[in-house]
Amino acid sequence: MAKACFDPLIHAHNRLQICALLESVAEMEFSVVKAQLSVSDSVLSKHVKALEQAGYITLSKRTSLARQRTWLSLTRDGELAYLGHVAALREIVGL
Amino acid sequence: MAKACFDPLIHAHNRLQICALLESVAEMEFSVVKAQLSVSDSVLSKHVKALEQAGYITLSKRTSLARQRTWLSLTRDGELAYLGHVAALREIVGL
DNA sequence: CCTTTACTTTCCATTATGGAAACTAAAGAC
DNA sequence: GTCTTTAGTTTCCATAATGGAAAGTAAAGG
Repeated sequence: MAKACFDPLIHAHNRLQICALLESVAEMEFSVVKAQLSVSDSVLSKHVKALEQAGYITLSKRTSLARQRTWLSLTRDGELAYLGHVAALREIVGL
Repeated sequence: MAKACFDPLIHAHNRLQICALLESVAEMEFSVVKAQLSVSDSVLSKHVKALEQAGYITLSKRTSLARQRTWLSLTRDGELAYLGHVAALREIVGL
């Protein structure tokens, strides 16, 4: 298991959800994540940018169905940080 | 189990720890909580006040060993809110 | 009365977060 | 080519959160 390490960047509600969603899939579309979190474009865009700048996720802009769409996926670092954060949460709340 | 309900007040790192500590004991001294969290008097005092105003904890100022000490304990509401928040976290991170 | 202990409150600065609106780039329509 | 739509991005703005430091308070003891 990842080493427990509380990560403030990941702890924020919206970003915790983003990481949790991405942890279970190879990648997920921006609009799908947005719908899951029920946030506006601008809010999601800003969180995505923050996670990207931390090296936790990568963006892949691809064209599908005549439209450019952005796919998000956790990087290896991002997954480790996320799992480490979850481990830290478990330590705090006791399993 | 408590109904999953994300609670922003409890989510903040320091307050999550305070609730987690109090959840396992009947009460805990202010100075002990402070040492566990490694925060200053003022910071802990402010978080304690916020939790108290939410009705999540109660303070009991008692004199022991010639000194007045403050004991903190979760109220029933506080415990429900805490357990509900932990349940929400589990739903987010997937158990 | 002065000091110490155990917090509380105030003051201050920084960061976080979100909503709304303006802005940009790419793909089709015409 | 130009206009429109889609999919985000960035900017502007206001509010809330959080912490450190320092001043303030209340009670007990010397």
